[in-house]
Amino acid sequence: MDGINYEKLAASFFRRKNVLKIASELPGKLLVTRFGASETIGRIVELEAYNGVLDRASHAFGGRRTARTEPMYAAGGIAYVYLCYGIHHLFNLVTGEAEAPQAVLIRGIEPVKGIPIMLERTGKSKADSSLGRGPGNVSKAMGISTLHSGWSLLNNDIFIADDGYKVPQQKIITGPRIGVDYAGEDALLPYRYYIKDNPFVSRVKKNK
DNA sequence: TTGTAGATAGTCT
DNA sequence: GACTATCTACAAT
Repeated sequence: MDGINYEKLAASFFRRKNVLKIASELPGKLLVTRFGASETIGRIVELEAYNGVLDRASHAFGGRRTARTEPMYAAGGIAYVYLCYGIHHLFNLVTGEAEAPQAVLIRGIEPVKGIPIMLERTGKSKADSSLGRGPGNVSKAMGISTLHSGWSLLNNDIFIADDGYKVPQQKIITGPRIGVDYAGEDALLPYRYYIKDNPFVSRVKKNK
C-alpha cells in the first residue's frame, strides 16, 4: 500500500526467550501505528533491552509486580507504555514468555510515512532530526500514550513490520544504556542497540 | 555550538 | 508523601 510493502511480525518473533536476540534483530524494522485514518510509520533506529527480574534497570527487577508493570509479565507481542517525568510516554515491546518480564524500549525512530501527522502531533513545523529522536518523542510522534499499554502488537492498530530493509551488521552498534546510572553495574551492560551514523539516534555528545 | 536548569504527574510505600 | 525519569528553552562562548 502506498508503495511500501511490509509484513507484520508474528507472535513467534516476540515470544523467543532471548530478549537480546530479538533486540539485535529490531534495528531497521518498522513501527506502524494506525489510529483511525492516520497511519504513521517509523523505522526503528535505536532501542534498549530490559532483561526481566535480573535487570536492575527494569521496572520488574526482583520480581516486582504491580498494576503498572502487569503487561511485562504477559507473553511477548504486546505493548508496555509507561509515563516518565509526568510528560513523556515511553513505548516498550514486551518479549519472551508469560511470567518472564522482558521488554525492549524503543528509543529512536526515523520517520518513514505520515510525517505531516507526526508534525501535527509534536507541534513542530518541519521534519528535523529531533522528530523521532528520544523515547519521549517517539511515542509522541507515533501517537502512542499510556492508554495503549497492554495492547496487542498483532492487531492493526500498533504493530512491528519488516519491509525487507537490512541494516549492515557493521552498522549495528551495541553499548551501555542511557539514563540508567542508578542501575549500578547493570548500567554497563551492552543492552543498547543503535544504527551507526543515523541522525535519529540520540548522541551523548555532538562531534564534528 | 555546548552546557545547565526547570518542569510534571502517575505509581508505590 | 516520596520517588522516578527526559525534553525544551535559554544563556554563554
